[in-house]
Amino acid sequence: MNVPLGKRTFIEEARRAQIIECAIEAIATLGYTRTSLAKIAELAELSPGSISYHFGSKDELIQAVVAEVAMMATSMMEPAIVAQSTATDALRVYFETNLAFMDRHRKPLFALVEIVTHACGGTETPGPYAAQHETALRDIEKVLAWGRTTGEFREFDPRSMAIAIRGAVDAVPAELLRNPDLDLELLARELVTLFTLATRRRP
Amino acid sequence: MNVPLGKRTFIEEARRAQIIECAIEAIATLGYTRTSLAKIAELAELSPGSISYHFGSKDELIQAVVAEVAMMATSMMEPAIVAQSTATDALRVYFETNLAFMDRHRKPLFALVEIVTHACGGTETPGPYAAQHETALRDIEKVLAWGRTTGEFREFDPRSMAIAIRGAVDAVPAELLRNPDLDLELLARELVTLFTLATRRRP
Amino acid sequence: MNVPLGKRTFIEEARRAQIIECAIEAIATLGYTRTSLAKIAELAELSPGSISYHFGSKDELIQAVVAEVAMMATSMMEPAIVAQSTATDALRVYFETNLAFMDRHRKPLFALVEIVTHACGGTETPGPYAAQHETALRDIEKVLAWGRTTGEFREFDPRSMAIAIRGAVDAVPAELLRNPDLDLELLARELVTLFTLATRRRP
Amino acid sequence: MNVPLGKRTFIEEARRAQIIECAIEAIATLGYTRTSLAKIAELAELSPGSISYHFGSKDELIQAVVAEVAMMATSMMEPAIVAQSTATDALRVYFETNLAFMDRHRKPLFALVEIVTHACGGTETPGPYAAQHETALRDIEKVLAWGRTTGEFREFDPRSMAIAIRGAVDAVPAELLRNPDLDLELLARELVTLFTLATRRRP
DNA sequence: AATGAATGAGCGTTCATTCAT
DNA sequence: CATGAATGAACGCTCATTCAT
Repeated sequence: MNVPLGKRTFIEEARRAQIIECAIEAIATLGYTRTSLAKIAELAELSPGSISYHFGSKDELIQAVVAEVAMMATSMMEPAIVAQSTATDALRVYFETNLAFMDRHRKPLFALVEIVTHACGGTETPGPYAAQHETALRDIEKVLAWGRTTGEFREFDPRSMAIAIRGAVDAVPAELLRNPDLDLELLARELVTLFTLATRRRP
Repeated sequence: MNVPLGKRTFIEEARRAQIIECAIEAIATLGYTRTSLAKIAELAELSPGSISYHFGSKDELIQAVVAEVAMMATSMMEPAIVAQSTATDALRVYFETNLAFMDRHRKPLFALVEIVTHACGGTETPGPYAAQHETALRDIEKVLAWGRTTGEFREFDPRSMAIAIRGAVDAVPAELLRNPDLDLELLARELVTLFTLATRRRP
Repeated sequence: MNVPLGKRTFIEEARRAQIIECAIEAIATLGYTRTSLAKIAELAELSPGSISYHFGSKDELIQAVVAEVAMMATSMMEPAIVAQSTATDALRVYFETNLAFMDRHRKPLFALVEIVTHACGGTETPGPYAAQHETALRDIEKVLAWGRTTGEFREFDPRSMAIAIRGAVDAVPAELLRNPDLDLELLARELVTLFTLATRRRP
Repeated sequence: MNVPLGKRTFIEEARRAQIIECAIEAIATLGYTRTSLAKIAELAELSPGSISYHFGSKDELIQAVVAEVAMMATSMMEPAIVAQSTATDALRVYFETNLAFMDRHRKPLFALVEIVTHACGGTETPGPYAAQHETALRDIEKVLAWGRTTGEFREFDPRSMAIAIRGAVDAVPAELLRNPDLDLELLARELVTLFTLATRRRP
């Protein structure tokens, strides 16, 4: 229905980027529920119809926001993680880059959290972000498997450990929302110590 | 007139309980956003106005659902936790009872998660459950402090550890939703081991 | 549909009176719009169904309230007015008794005003109290006609004078509502003087 | 883009004017209580949501109706009244212009009366138009005070006289509703005579 | 490329009324 | 006599979406 990806003009891309930015601002500030397309349009000094014009539907806009934030996060984290030479270091950098991203991009973070918690719904519908979460767990499991093969890590159920790791990271935004002065560097150090002790081969 | 007052109250309470049950069913199945009073009424084979009759407002119904589920959880978990004689055991039982509750009461669990994540909104408004979450963290911190005084636990930042513990527990419902066959007993054992290693005084 | 007038039991009458009293209280305090049968029932410590049982419909209850207040007013005013021997005195006593009633029975007064202004509606439906108002005007016109025949009064259009007289009286409740400390005795004296000067044969 | 901004505003203003007109029609015909946004929309051959689109809320629409009618009335009455050189003339023109307005703009008049009587409620809440009514009384009192200083008027309580004058004017719409053929020119002349006699210094 | 007026389904809520008990 | 649970229609309002311009 929309202009195909390859044929977007420069101005078209600029508009999309602007709308996405305003959507992030609105969702992070007002919360997902109180954010309507009209409010985003108002923030972008655009008409409500323009949003539909550029994104076809609300769902597409939300998806674009998620993609944008995910790309921001990935580009900031992935290179640093894969550059590590031990699984222990990779795990350490995983926490460090995750929390560093959260510290530096709070609004995109809050917007993403709002979207992920609200766009999913109920038992019957898996939600569009179940797959993404599964991917995140698998990425962690890869690092854990690596640590097992190198002998850095003790024996444990990788899925359980991955859940705990991802859970710790996912718990941060909510805590950050309640306490904006949270010391994320301290928290990162503590989480690194915690999971290093939890994963390392018994001494 | 001879009918005792409690009998009428019983009928009223039964209806309330039925509506709460249907609300849990609806929210767990459809998600918070897609659950309207009309849908709950339909599920309960009642008219839409009846919900308002029994609960006054949607907020009151939601609050009643939360209270119901919270009571179920508390009554199942608290006695077992406080019965422990060491902090390490208390922490262990914390994980065991939490995950046991999740295993046995999945729909109430999903409903509660849906409500808690949706009733809060945005950066500027704290949401009604921020305080509850803070309480949960403080409860964990109490156990951690106890373990410190007894010398069971190593030195660590209690808030960071509490965030990780709570994060691990909070990660379970989402994982359970994606994978209903998740082995919660295994997960509980692994989390106990994980956090025992992470908290214990270095050997 | 209801029990015929003649066959009301004592208890039935007592209940009706109690409900009417509570309806007056509710309407005078909350205003017509905010008064529901449920609120009246609550005030009367009765169930909402009982109101319908005793009055058949809301309209009937309202009608009963109007009848009650009208009877209170009439019984207080009419004897004094008809006892006068000159039209000028009758007009004087008309003002005096009207305002005295308003002073002593403020809640019934406010309730009546609320009902009359709200139960009537629009151009197409004459409203149930148009006839009553017409009767009130005719009663005033009778006094005016009497004053003309006795030569007390100058020539004027009786309907216009009646409208002004009734208008002055009807303006009092609204003013009383805005200013509860209004000196109604002063007002009565001033209105008597005003309309005595306005009606008397030129000197 | 060449189209001047005023043109769009013109369309918008035209719709607002049309909706206001239909609201007046509906309220005057059906009465305030029986007039819903849906009925107004139906009259304007619009969807129910459009009213909210143009006016945000019912209250705003009602306020716009009041402002519209008040402006019609003020523009018709005020210039003529302030142009008079004696208080007696000002009082005369006050009646004449008021009743002339009522004669020529009956539906707006009825609508305004409906709104003013229904937007207020009960003993405890003053209602948004209590202040307007007080202003109206004060305006009359100014004219009365003027007549006192010039020696045109006798001694009287200005508030009482103002209540009677305003009461006479306010009584007209109700009478007009019951009797559409009422001769308002005659009524105006009679009221002028009446209050001239009632206010003038004793001869 | 953009507008913004218009839509219409759905929301939570109120309330006079009914009726089995 | 009285209850109070239940109803269902109507209310004001929100909002993603459409479309003529």
